[in-house]
Amino acid sequence: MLGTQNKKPAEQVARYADMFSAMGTEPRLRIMQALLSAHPDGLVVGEIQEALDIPNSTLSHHLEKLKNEDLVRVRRESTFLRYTANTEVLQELLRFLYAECCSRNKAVEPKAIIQVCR
Amino acid sequence: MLGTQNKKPAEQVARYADMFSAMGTEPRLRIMQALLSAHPDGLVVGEIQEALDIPNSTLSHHLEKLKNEDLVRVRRESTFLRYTANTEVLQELLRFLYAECCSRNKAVEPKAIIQVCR
DNA sequence: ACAATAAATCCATATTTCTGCAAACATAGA
DNA sequence: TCTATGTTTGCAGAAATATGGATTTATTGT
Repeated sequence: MLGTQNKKPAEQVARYADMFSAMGTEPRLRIMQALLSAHPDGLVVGEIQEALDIPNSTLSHHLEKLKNEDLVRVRRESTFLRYTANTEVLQELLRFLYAECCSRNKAVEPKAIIQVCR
Repeated sequence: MLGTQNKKPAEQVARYADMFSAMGTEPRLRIMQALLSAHPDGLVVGEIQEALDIPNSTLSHHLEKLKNEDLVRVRRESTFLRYTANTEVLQELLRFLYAECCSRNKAVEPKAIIQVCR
């Protein structure tokens, strides 16, 4: 428990909104997909660029945004920067959405989401 | 099967990105929360406005955006317009996120999301 | 037909976001 | 130290988004 969930619900909602916003763009959502596919190793910027085929500065801006929302982590590997998906935060976000849709209300059936419940 | 999942995966990702974007704002995420809390009845615009306390034109714009992304449904009720959360689409979105995080990769543990798996 | 209420549209403005070129910075190897 | 490579930063223009006051449209009751 360090930095997780020690905020007012009001601020929390704003934070989740920011996360959705960060994933609310095709290039960035694709970046997240790529990082998750390569999890837990993650990918070096060059590899992401190759996968998405966008100019490096544009990619860098997108990565910055994802980093700002804490959706990805970075570490340097000599000349390279290796990005990984921040699964803790993704888990938090998924949990929020699941709670809003399935727990708090009966709006969506849990089994419609999880096929493999065993 | 009518209008659901009959698109290329490339376009699908763009669509999910647009949905995330639509929920990527505090006022709109709150609107969705309110509608889900009132599900399946939904809420009349005036009720939403009362809950969020924002001018009607601003609210109307937000509702339009959510409607454009098919996240909400509207029906007229005499003088009122009643908005409801579109649970089919929310389910689709939740499924997508779950699949990316939990199914396709082992990135996030399913049990971390669903506490009540029985 | 008229008044009253609900909600959307029109319009204008301020702000943010997206994109990418050019330049800077970081690291490693010769 | 010079060079090469990987990545970010600075900047700047274009486009999209957010906001809200004023007006319009829609519906109902009288």
